Amino acid sequence: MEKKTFYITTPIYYPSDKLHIGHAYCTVATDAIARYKRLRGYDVMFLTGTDEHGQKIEAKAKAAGVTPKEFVDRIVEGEKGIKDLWRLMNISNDRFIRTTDDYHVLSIQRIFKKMYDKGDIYKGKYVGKYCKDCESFWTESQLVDGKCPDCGRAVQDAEEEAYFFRLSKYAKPVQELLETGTFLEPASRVNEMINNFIKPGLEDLCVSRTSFSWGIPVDFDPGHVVYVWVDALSNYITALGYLNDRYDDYGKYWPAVHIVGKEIVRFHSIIWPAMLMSLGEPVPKKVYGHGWLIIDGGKVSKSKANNSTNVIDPYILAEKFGVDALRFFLLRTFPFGSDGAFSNELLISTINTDLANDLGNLVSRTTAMIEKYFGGVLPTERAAAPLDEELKTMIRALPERYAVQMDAYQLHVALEEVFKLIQRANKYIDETAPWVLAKSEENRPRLAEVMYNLVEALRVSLICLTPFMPESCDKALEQIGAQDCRGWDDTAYGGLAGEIRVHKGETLFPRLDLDKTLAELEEISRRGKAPASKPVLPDVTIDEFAKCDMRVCKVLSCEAVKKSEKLLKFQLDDGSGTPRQILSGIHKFYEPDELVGKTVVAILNLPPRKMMGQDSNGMLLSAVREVDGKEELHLIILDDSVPAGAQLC
RNA sequence: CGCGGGGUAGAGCAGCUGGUAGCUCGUCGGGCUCAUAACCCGGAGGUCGUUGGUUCGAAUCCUUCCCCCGCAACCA
Repeated sequence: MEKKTFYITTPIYYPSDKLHIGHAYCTVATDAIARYKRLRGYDVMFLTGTDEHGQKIEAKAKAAGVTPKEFVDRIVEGEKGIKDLWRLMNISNDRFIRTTDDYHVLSIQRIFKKMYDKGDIYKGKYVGKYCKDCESFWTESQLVDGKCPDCGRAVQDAEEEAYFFRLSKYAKPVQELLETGTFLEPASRVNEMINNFIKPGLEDLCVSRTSFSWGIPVDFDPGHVVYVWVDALSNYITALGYLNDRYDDYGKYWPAVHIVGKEIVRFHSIIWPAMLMSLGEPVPKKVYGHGWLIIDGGKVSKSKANNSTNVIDPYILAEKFGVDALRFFLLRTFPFGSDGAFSNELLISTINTDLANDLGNLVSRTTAMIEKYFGGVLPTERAAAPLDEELKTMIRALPERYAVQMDAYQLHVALEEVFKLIQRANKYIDETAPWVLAKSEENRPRLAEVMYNLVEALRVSLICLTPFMPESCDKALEQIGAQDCRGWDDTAYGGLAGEIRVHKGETLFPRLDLDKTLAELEEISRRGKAPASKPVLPDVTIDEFAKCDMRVCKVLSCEAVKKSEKLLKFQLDDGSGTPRQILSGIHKFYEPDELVGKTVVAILNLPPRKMMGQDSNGMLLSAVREVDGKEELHLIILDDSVPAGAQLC
């Protein structure tokens, strides 16, 4: 009989930087689901990959002095790159697609053409406002006070050729799709999509660009490259061989379950189904938008900033705690659909409580007792007692309870179910007091039964945990003599039969000392953090530099702009006698009061620009750097003896 | 009045189709000794953000206000 198929994907990640723990979270979750489905007997296709085109990568490559392809190759394939990370994290993806792969490029061109031929992609005019200095088009609504939102200069009416996708045509079927229950989960995201995007009206989507070249060329119209929507979203079908010869299992696996972060739910639940409708293909089976890991809750205590900073590099975490412990922590601690507060303390305490104290210790005490009382081989003569029933009932119930949650993508609840049994088994040891039974020979059958029940509780639990911690569960199952009894069909109580050989092996999950471990993490991250200075930008001439009119200013007044979390409004004495108003987005770093009277530096001859409806005439200069992924900013403050108006050169 | 989520023991969270407030960690006390100073039992600790209402009865439904977090805008 044909196995049932299951197709699951992660987003394709944008390799403009190293990946962080959030990417690992999404991928690990998807991996656990994929492994679970395999355990259940499905023929699984698990896809992940990278989205490698676009302006940002083009620019980053240029800044680094390499070609875009060289740039992404290094991040994707290079040492400690994305593929390395997934290998380290034990990700079981069946395929890895890069949008620069030739078969994908070919498919995209065909998809684009197909939608064009159907009339769903049409060449239109991007009628808008053009800013010559920024070489950018803007829509009327993007303009700020009628001026270019980037540079504040005047814009002119202009039109540019571009291709558009008739997204508006599919507004209704997409809305119906969203409203029919389970397509988009968790359900709370449905309202968000409909209220924010469908109801205001879907506009046709611009799907080509001429302003940069790092993309897939529109083959029938040189100069245009396919923009991200078509290029990236289609990866889910091109990777199965849709309109290409590289693979041939589109019919077998499509449609997919897409696991995505909540920030890209919109693309996957609106634009992507519309594109598929246009192509005449089935829409995805499901889009699941998981939450984010929140680091430090945005509220870092200043006094402790230096020693409470969390290490979030997945490489460091995996090496320090072990891949399985990290995988487990991510999926056990945070409700999959909503945000969770990540911290190293929480990571360590989860490992200690669940893995070391409960699971690891249960394996340890069980195997130790069987070795001690029976020389490692469990006798087949056993005597059950009423006391066993509660535990046995829980063992029998676990697979079903676990499966219900796994099938609903409630990974953290599924794990909770498993740990209820593990905790019950620990209690069972107390209730039966094997060390008392061991004192008299006549109790041997009873003792053997107790041990058998423990082994079975462990075995069934470990099978359920295998998708989360593949390697550790293998080891543990081997220790309890169940290496050949670990399939889904073996999860019934009593599955382990015949002679049972047990041995106490290495400690699976060592207990961690909280303070010591945190200190070590700090040390590792500090050492690993070579001062990553940015490359020096290309030369400018002294004449070009001289165009920048930078002068010393005194802060006359400073206040927060209401309704803005970042903006401060300054009145400055620039030496001219007329106060100059400048807005600056530094409220995160300074309170208004502490800046009044200070001597600062500003560039004066930037074009005026509106921010939050207020004029800003220039920019305050600051020293900026990145620390642990967070921006640190120091306003340049001079000695107060420097007079206002002094010019920098 | 832009959209959405949330405010429940020291911390992190569940409960929210109304009926004595629960879980994990921490803390205090006890038990056990097979085990990774682990395990088991018990105690202390909350007027469930605020106001008013519906009800025999509300954390749970409606209402007022306050606060937090996302998105959006902005951070030249």
